[in-house]
Amino acid sequence: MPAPWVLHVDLDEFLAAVEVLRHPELAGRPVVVGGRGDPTERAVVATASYAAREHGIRSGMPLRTAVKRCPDAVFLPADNPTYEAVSVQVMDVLRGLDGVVVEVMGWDEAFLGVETDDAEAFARHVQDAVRSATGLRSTVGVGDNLLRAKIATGFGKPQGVFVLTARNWAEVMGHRPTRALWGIGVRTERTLAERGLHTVADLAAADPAALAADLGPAMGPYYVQLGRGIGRERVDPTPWVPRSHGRETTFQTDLDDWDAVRGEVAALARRVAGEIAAGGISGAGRPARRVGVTVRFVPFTTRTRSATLPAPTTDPEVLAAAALEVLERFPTRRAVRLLGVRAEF
DNA sequence: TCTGGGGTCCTAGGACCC
DNA sequence: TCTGGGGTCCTAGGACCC
Repeated sequence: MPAPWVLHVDLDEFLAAVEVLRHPELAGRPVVVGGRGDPTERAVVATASYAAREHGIRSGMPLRTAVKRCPDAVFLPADNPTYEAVSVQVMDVLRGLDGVVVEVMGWDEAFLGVETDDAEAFARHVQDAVRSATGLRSTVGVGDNLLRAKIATGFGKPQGVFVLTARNWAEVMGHRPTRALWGIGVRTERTLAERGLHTVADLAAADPAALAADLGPAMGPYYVQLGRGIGRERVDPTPWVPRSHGRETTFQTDLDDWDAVRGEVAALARRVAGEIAAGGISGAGRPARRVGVTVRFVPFTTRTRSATLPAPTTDPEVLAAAALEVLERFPTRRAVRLLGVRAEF
């Protein structure tokens, strides 16, 4: 009987690869996608091509830093509608594979559930199918659950296949820092280190009850499970139901006029209302039950306020008025670099 | 390195109710 | 009356991920 496997398919340098597909002359060059493609603006790198990464350019890095590291790089604006369309194509290819269940994780990645006698061969088959249909290269992580498949992908980059299961978990992961786990970031790595837990093996051997007391009733025991490589085994193809939808803007120059701040918040709220009313990709036509406002003050302090609406709504004027009321609850009127409005369903 | 934009989930304290 | 215990909602913030 064929065994159940989880595959994690991750497109290599996705945004940069899409740009190279339509600008073939850029192949092999340092390509940086992000913001409006102007490296003098306040914006960050969304994706850097592998050639750009050789210059030390990384996702999340300010474009201004990236251009210093590689002045010859090609800077392109993020064209989200195009990436979204290509992503849909890729996911359709995956769903068209025989006998697979697909759980989409983002534009450029998905989990596949499949029963097969040869998971590595199947992974190669997936890569070939995506490549021939779209021209995009991918890496596939193979595991006995979603966590291990996801982490395996990192070892297969680029264009490779890597298998991570209960069999080789301790050998591959045990000596690595806890940060190597999917779900542990810099902060949690530090918190765990303060308790003497430095490696994945340390975490695997920790007492879940002790961590629950320190890190919370859900998160503490969950981290121990992460250390042991234990996670969900069933790929769930149920379409995602969004919990919230919002928009935020960083201003190229700080906003110190609070009449202008109010105007921007109202405009963001009307935009969000329009998007959730239209349904489409993110809002599904459901009314907002809560509204949240984010203010990033100069230099970078970020605060949020939110309120439950008297009644759920998609009305732009109602949402704008509610967002403005929330805005009034911020205690200071200092200069602002970012504003955001989010609707919760 | 002067730090985007779109999200999700967890936690903790207080309010409020029975 | 000096003081319980559970349940749920609201809210702000933290952490993480793509």
